[in-house]
Amino acid sequence: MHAPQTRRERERLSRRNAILEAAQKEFADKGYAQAKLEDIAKRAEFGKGTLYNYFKGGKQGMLFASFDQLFDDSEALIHESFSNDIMGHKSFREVFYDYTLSCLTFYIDRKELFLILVKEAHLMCFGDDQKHAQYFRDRRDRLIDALSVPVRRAMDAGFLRTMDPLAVAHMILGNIEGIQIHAFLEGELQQKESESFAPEKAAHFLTTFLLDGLANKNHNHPNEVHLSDNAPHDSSHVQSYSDGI
Amino acid sequence: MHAPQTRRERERLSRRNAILEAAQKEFADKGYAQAKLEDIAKRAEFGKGTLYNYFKGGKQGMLFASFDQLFDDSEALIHESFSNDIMGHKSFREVFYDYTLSCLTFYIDRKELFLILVKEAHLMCFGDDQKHAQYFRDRRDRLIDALSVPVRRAMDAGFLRTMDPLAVAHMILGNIEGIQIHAFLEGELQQKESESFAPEKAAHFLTTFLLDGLANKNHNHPNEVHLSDNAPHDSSHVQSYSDGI
DNA sequence: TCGAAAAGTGACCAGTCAGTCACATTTATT
DNA sequence: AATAAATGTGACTGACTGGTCACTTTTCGA
Repeated sequence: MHAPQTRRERERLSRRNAILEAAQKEFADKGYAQAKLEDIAKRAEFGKGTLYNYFKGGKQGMLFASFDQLFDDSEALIHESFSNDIMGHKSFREVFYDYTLSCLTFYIDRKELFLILVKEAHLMCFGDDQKHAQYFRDRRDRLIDALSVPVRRAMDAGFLRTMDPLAVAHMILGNIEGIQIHAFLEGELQQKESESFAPEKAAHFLTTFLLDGLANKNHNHPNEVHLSDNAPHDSSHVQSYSDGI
Repeated sequence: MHAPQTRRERERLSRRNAILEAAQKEFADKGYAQAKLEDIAKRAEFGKGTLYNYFKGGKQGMLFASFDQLFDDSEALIHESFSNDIMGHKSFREVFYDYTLSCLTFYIDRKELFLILVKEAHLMCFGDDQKHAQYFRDRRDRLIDALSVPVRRAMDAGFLRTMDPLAVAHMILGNIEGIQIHAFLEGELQQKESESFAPEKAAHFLTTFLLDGLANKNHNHPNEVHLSDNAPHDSSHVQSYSDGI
């Protein structure tokens, strides 16, 4: 049984969170290497030495606390989105769309955490420190394992093609992240608030793209005509995710 | 008319290239921020101050020379892969597969350049220096513009769904890069030379995934059954790209 | 051969910054 | 109220590194 928190414990946790938030903003703004403890401390309204009271690992401790947070929440989102209850009441296409939308919204709400991950993950995965690389591998594997469960169920039910579920989960996650990165980049460079990113449209585009593919149905045959032939045109139109940008 | 190079010019160029190669290895190994001019100079077998003879921009000049190289070659690869001649003689699916395979092979051959891009691009795109961010945006746009031409042609011919060609080009490039990153990560972490990455399998997987999507053909209907229904199973099997890993 | 130009060198320097810790302040306990 | 424990501080320090430049070496042209 977990003992109730004392006021002191709650205050300590609150101060730790304030420092962590300040760190996340600085990491997201500047990148980890360029972010300075002086700035983080100032932003959190503490002295620089105090940061070590709350994060034994110092700067790096703050970074990995941030990654933990993002990965934990991403895993929870997968479990919630593909719960047995939901999967039993909605089509996989619907559940997939909802998950994609939730995921994009999740990233938008946690833009800073997401940007930290985007900026630092590859640096570390391909870096010299094997402990860090392994950390990302492990956390990534957990996400992919979680997503591969509903993917496998959809394959067993005949909805999805029979492919390696892990590979499919990997492609799904990668595409969601990719489109979110693109959206943030567009937002950064154009700075048009009136044309903000529409996660619904993006989720719709992704669902169609990932489930149905790019090829037109009339052309999914082994004996395909060349582009120079006068093939019949299918004018099926998919609304573009970039319409709202 | 370009004057023939003198021996001195050729030697100067050769030395510049040696320095650039050494820089690329260090950037790929360590990341740009952690790579040191001292190490680059030693690797190229020059004194540190000599580097500025060949790269006025110093460390950063080497980095951007590397990016230019990678982007130039990537653009050339798109133009070659989707030339009018090739497009007139092969199906789009075949051309697409060939391009995907060429691209993967290209990245494997230029692993260091690719890793530099992977490590640094997002840091810079989301960084404070607008000039750098703009550089990547411009180069990325050029790649996407180049690829959107054949994509648009395939749409006009009815092979691909009608979507925003730029968005589609973006997804194609993103997925190729994503799968290559994954392959390098797997290779880094497992270090099994006997199970090296098979670009052919990956290209095949990507072609199927991107053109045909994940959904089984029997399920591409508006009135989809739920997963709990006893839907007929289509046992179509797609060989996984991860089989060779 | 000599002087000028080109090329090369690495010690030096200024600037940077994460982590440390002696000291100070605040809070809790007796 | 006095003492102990908890919390906070920022000057200091050691390590680091890109860029500079006085000096050296090599190459080239007359």
